Amino acid sequence: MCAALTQPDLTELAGIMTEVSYPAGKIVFDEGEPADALYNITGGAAKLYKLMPDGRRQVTGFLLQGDLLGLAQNGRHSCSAEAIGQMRACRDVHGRFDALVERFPDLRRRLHHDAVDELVEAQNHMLLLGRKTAVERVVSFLLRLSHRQLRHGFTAQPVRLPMTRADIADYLGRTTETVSRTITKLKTQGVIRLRPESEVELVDAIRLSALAGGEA
Amino acid sequence: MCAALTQPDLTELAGIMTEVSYPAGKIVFDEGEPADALYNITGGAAKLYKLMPDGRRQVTGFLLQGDLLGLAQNGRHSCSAEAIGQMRACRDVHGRFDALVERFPDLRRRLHHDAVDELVEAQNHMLLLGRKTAVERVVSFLLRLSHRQLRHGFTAQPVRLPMTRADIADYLGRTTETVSRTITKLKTQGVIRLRPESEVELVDAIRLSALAGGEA
DNA sequence: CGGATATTTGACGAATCTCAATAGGCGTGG
DNA sequence: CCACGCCTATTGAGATTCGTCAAATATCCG
Repeated sequence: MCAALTQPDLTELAGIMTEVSYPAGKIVFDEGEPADALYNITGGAAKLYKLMPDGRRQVTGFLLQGDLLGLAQNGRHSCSAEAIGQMRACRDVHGRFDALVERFPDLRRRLHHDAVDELVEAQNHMLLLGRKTAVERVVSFLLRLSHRQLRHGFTAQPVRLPMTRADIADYLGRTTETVSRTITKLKTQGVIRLRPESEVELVDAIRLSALAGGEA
Repeated sequence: MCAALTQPDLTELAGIMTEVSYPAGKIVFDEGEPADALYNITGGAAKLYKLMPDGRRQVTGFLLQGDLLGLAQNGRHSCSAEAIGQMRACRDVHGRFDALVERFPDLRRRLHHDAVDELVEAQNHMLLLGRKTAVERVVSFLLRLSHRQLRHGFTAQPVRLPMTRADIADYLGRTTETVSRTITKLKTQGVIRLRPESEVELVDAIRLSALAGGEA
C-alpha cells in the first residue's frame, strides 16, 4: 500500500498500522458490519464471499499477499472475509484511516486504482460465471492464478491452491463435485498434473489457453 | 457528475464537455480500445458487455441517466458499450479529462465513489450469476430495476425494460428462452403483470422478495 | 398493411446437481 | 515410526434444470 506514499507520509502511516494475525478459518469481518479498518495482507490469504439465507455462497475473490482488504461502501462491508491458512496483515486502528485519506490525496489515488482493478476483475469473473462451461471455468481459474503469481513476483509454475475445493467451487459457481470431476478430466487429458501440497503443474499452456475459452 | 464540483470548476468543465447523441444499437466503444473519453449519460440507456471469441456474451451492466460511462483501466476499456434506445450523453473532448482530475481532487473522489458503487453491484451480480436459479435471477433483476427507478427519482412501479430479452438473458447468464419462460411463469402465478411498451407491474412485492432468494 | 424483428412456446437432450459411498491426506498420540 | 480418526477430495448413479433447435405468435415501424 505504501508504494503510493512519500517518506513523511510513511512515517505517519507506520504509527497508525498494527500487525495482526488470523488463524485459518477465522472470520475477519462479516457482510453488513461497519467497516472501521483497512487491511493490507502481508502473508497467507483470504477469501471474500456473500451468503444467501439458505446457505448458498458465492466467493467473490481471493486475496493474496499485497492485496488490500476492507474496501467498503457507506462504511459497511459488502462481503464477508475469512482467513485461508495463517493470515497476517497490517491493520489501521479504528477510524483513523478516513482522516489519513483526507490528508494524503495520493492515498485516494491508490485506493481508486485498486477499486478499478477489482472492478475489471469482477467483470471478467461475471463473464466466467454467466457464460463459461465447467472446464472453461476451472482452466480460466488456474491460468489467472498463474498470472497472478507472476505479477506478485513468483514463478508461473506450479500454481498454488491454498483454498479448498469447496472454496473454488463457490468461486466458480459450480459444486465441489463438478470441480473435482473437471480437474480429474484435465489430469487425464494430460494438460495439468497434481503435485503434493495442493500444487498444480500446467503441462500444456497452449492447450489450456484454448480450453479456457480464449482469454487470459 | 457535476455534483461533486464547486462553481469555478463547473465553469471550466462546461468548456470541456460536449453533448453527443447515439442511435439505438450504436456501439459507443469496444473492449480494448483506448479510453480517451468519459461520458455522463443524460438520456436513454446503454449496456456494457464482454464477448467471447465464439460469440457468447455477458452483459455486465445497464447504464441509465446520470450514470458515468467510460471508466477504464490503464487507459483501455474493459468492456464494450452499446446504446439502447436513443442515447444522449455529455462527453469530454479527447484527453482533457485526465488533466482535469489532477487539478480537482474532488473529481477523483467522485470517480472513486462511483467505482466502489459499481464494485458492490458487481459483487451482488456475481452472487446472482454463480448461485441463483432462473426464477431468482429474473425476480432479482426486476426488483433491482424498481429500486433503481426509485433512487433516480421515478416511481417504483411499473418497471421499464428498455432492453431486449436477449440483453436481459445475457445479463442474467441464461438464454432468452429461459428468461421468457420464467417471465411467463411469474405472470401465470400472478406476481407480475406485463403491460404495453415493455413495462412490468410488480403485483405482489412481498412474494417477489421471497422469490428473489431473500434480498433486494 | 406488411415485412422484419422480438418474443413465446414446445419437445428433446445435455450439462450439472444431488445424494451416497469410497478413497486419500494430514495431524496426533501411542 | 506407525495407527487411528477426521476432514477433504474423488467417484458413481440417478434426478433436474436449463439449453438447443424449431416453430408459432406477437410486436414494431415504415
